[in-house]
Amino acid sequence: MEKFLVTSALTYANGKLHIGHIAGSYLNADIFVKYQKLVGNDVLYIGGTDDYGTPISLKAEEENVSPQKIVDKFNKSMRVDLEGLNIQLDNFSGTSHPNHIKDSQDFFTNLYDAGYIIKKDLKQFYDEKQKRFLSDRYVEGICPFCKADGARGDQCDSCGKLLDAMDLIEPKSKLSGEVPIIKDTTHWYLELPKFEEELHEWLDTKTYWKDNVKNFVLGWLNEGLQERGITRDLNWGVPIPLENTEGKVLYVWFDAPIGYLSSTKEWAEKKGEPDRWKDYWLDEETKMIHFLGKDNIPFHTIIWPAMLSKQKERFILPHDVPANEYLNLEGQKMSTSRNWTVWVEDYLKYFDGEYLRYVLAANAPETKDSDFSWEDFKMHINSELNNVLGNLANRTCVFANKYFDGIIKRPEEFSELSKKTLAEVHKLTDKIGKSYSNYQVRKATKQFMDIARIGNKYFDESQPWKEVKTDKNKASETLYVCLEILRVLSIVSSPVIPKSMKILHDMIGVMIPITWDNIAKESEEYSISNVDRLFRKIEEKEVEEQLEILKQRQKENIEEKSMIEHKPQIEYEDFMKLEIRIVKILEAEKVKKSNKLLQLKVNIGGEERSVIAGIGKDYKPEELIGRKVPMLINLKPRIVMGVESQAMILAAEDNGDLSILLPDKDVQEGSEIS
RNA sequence: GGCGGCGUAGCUCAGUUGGUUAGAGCAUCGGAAUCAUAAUCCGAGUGUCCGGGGUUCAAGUCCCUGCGCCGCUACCA
Repeated sequence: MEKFLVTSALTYANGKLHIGHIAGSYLNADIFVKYQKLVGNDVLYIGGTDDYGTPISLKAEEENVSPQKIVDKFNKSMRVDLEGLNIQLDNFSGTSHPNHIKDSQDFFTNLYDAGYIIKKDLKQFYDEKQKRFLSDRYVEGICPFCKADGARGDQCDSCGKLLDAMDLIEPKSKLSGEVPIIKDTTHWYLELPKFEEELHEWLDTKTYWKDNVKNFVLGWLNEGLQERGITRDLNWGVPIPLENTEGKVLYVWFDAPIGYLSSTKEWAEKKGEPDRWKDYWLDEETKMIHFLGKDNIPFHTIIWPAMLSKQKERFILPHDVPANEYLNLEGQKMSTSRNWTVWVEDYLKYFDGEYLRYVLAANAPETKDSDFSWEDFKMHINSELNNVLGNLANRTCVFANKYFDGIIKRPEEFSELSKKTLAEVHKLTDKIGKSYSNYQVRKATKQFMDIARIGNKYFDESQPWKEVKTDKNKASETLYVCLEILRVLSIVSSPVIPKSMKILHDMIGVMIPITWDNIAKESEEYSISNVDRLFRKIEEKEVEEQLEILKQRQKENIEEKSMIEHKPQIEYEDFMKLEIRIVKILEAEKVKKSNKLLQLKVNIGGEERSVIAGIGKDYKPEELIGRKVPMLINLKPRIVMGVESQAMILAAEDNGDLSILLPDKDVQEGSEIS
């Protein structure tokens, strides 16, 4: 018997679950777990929410509630959603649960004692109004080298020099606009470079990892690892277990994976066997498998193993990290901020969770990004689940009821066709098992559907509706074979569509329990009852309805966005300070080493200027030449990528797309805008 | 610009370590069948496998190069 510890990436507790989460790390894990349980292996499936960090703390402030309240709300909503999709974790915890703190602190302490964490004193800007330390990119000021305004704390855009935020002249906080004060602070860093060799050796043993994962990790390693800060000045997080470190917490990515361990411990405690977690985490026979999306790869393949390897207890290291790619929606990248996704909660108001399981399994982003569309959803449900699988079950059962009172016994002998058909089916079941254990959900789904296709073909070729009139035994044999196929299907498909396959199993009245080994055990008798359709069809108007909902949400989003935070009112004199004139674009070419910047030469009524414009994604140089556009021309010149820009083009932004403004009539270059 | 990925039938995609006439599902067309959820089964296809070059007895697959698209990153309106 094999032993598995399976995890789905902890989900950040500042929102609800959407189909991206499901396709990325929950469904594939759940299918794997259900398969392993069928086989009879020892599997523990662990997950939860990632509860700490700035975004949650900010959200809590906005809503004027405690961060814990936010976290609890989303944790609960996720549990409900997971249940609706029949995704069954053995424990779904959250990193704000009490025992997580101790575990995380122990990790820190052990790494600290072993000499892998160093302390660095540094000076950092502090925004007194926001009561927050400002990371470098949240400070701007005047560049100490080129004296340009608007330099960020980490780098000056004008001269391109890397800066120390402390050298900025007239620094300002980007959060409040106030002048920040300088405060001493201390942070702790994980010395990843010390792990490079070990990690390399360890990764060399992972020959069986997916290519996309391995490439990603090797890319990281080859570039050389950097020390990484693992602490923050924040009050919502795991406090650092050192003296006099009030206000310092662990950075979320450090404590998040430890959530797998603390969640396991919580599971053991709930079971009343508090030491059971050791059976998994400390037994090197356990295969720990992390299901996650590709953005999470480095943490689980580099930092997490590094952390695990230096603990007092001899923890197992990840055995495999089958990362999925991304799921797009209707051809566009999913985005929660743009509300371009399907929330599980919403989905469940309209459709059965089984359908989503099936469609996402058939179309899982295993090797590359894949696309979810409602039209495709309908196709998979109607022409596969209904027409192929559902109809096979229905035609078989209805026929058996009609002519045999629902009782079909195993025949003494089988025809050549029957033998061949059953053999073919069993050959496929082996392949399906392989697919499941290799996390190839997509393939497995296709393969079990092929079994149903074999069934339909066999039914047609045997023509039991004719046999029943000439040779009733023959017809009974045909039905028996079809029922065998259905029984096999009810097992091999159950990791993907567990609920329907349980119904099918009950419907054909088999006494043999559902286990993978029992696939080979032919039933002596079938006794059919409660025949009902397994799946319903999706109508075109339902597709349209869903598309309409998406469109509607987009619209709301745009409206929401148009609730712009207005800038303070200004005087007419303020406006008069701006010199905006129509200029004619004489030349345009791409700026080297940039794919977004264009260098323009423009004519302002006789005078020529050179301008850098960041519109290269939306406009080709040639289509700009000759155009007359408005530009702000008394803006202080700036050097961008080594070229001086002596004016600024005016463009409207719509969701990242830029549109330059054009005068309604042809006007003389140099005309002033007022 | 740097790193990574992708480009196969009308659509969505499979194509294992290079090895016969390049596949599946959907859609389309023709036929069979009538047990069944207008479901099923059989048949017909169509492809410069993005272009160009190279390695090889043999390239969709490996190498170089060009084009196009996507992601991260930098530059930013």
